[in-house]
Amino acid sequence: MAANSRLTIAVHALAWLELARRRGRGVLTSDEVAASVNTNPVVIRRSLGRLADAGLLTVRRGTGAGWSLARGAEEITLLEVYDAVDPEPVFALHATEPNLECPVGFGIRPALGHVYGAVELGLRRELARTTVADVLAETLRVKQQ
Amino acid sequence: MAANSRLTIAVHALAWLELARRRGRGVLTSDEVAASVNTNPVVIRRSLGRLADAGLLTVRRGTGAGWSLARGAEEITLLEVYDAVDPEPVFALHATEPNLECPVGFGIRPALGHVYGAVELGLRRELARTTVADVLAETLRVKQQ
DNA sequence: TGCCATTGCAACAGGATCTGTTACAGCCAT
DNA sequence: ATGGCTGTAACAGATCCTGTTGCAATGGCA
Repeated sequence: MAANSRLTIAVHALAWLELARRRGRGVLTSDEVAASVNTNPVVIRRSLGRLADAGLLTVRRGTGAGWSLARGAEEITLLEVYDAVDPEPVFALHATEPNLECPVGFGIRPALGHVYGAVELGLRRELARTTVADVLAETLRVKQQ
Repeated sequence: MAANSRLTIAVHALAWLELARRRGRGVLTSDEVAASVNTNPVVIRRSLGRLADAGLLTVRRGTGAGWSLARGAEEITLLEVYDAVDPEPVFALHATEPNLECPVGFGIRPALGHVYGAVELGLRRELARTTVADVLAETLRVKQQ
């Protein structure tokens, strides 16, 4: 399966919001974020809406509205972003229930669930080690090269 | 996106082949494997064909043909199975190229690629720690409860 | 040599998901 | 009240996953 790009879009938007904040613009509209990500504003609203639900962003409606970071970028880990936008498991179990008459069919799902749980835990631990500020720093470092 | 179940199908088939081998049947047909996984034999051939390409299985054609393990189950890690059947990245970058005029749009892809690479590395390390024999042992342990 | 069980593979269908888009309702600073 | 903006439903095109059918190719065996 081709993976989705939701985490990428969300982190991109957060990094852009942080850079704009440092430049004195604490609030950006969906159109402004979409211009950097190069996609439709509705895609941005879909993504940032989940981040706002999770408390990572605050959103203001009406004239002069837009999105702003609810916390410092160095306090937002990619794990929080992941949980906010992409609560899908990495590996799926069987599409249809296996044959429970077979000892393997009977016991394999909890056994694999165990392994997949450990994998997912490692993935979460890795995502928790990086913040939006880290990503922005690395992003700007690339720019200078 | 919903993840695919290719790794699950492949590990299930390998565990079943190992159990059959211990019971004195070193070769199973696609139909026999499909009966345990509860799917179509063609799905099994698609999956096991990749495992044979990777050298994990040997396949015999013609009358009395079928699949057999090319190595002991304790020598086959889930990482090898993963590499054989599911060479997809976990996270995708942008579907369309971001705006390169924006400093974030310009530098974010290598920055995120860095993070995603580390995540993928952790995932591989975790998968390498478990063998098909481990999964079978856990599977049979569940059976006894 | 001919038969037959079995794999290899192409092709297709149904369902799901992802991304992008349009349209419109709801909100709110001025 | 107006205008600018978000929230969200609905839809389309593309892609992928799973399951299925059909048929060619292989090779053991009589």
